[in-house]
Amino acid sequence: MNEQADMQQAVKVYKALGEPTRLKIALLLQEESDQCCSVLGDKLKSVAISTLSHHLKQMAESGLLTSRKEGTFIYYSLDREVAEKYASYLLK
Amino acid sequence: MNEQADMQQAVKVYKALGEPTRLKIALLLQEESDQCCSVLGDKLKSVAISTLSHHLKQMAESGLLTSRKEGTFIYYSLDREVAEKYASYLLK
DNA sequence: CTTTAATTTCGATATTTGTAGAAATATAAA
DNA sequence: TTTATATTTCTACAAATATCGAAATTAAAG
Repeated sequence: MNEQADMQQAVKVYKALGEPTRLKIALLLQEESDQCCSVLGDKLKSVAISTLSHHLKQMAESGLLTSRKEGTFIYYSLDREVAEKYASYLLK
Repeated sequence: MNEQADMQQAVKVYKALGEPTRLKIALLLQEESDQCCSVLGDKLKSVAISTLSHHLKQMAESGLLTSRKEGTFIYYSLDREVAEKYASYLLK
């Protein structure tokens, strides 16, 4: 990936983490991977499930999350590689 | 700092980095520390100086930047400690 | 096939954010 | 003191974002 594309993804990844609900999602998935929307919804009380779905989509589009479909369930995980890449982005 | 405050700062830091102009500022300061607003303005063509000032303020408030005043100049630097702290935030 | 459950998409709205120009502030230089 | 320079603050506005409920979609279960 070139630097330009790299930076655009960095913006998306950081934007994904720069909101309380999404950061909580990331931390929940960091503690335990492979969780589905409804279970995350139980842990993040007071967030509508449609809102949660919207956040998950955005996070997945940034590349920070991966997903795995099984029946009607979609299991999300943190992409460690992406997380590590942009974690060290400012530390070259 | 407790976990709650920690997470609130994390949101601010990530939000600071989740915008193209601000990420560029961070990268410029990572390459070369101690730069003032007007010099950054030269490097970030097509951004009004008042806009830049606004971004710098926001970044400083997140804790990601430190500043040093000398005459009418204010020199900004990246706070490596804060950068490192939140870089590793998702990698525990 | 009908019902149930998980998730996404749509539509609407309130809030936040990024932006710039003008005015204000502060400091240095002439 | 007057002028010039660097920066911030103020004001306003357009664009982006977060949110939710309702409707649509998808797939399993009865």
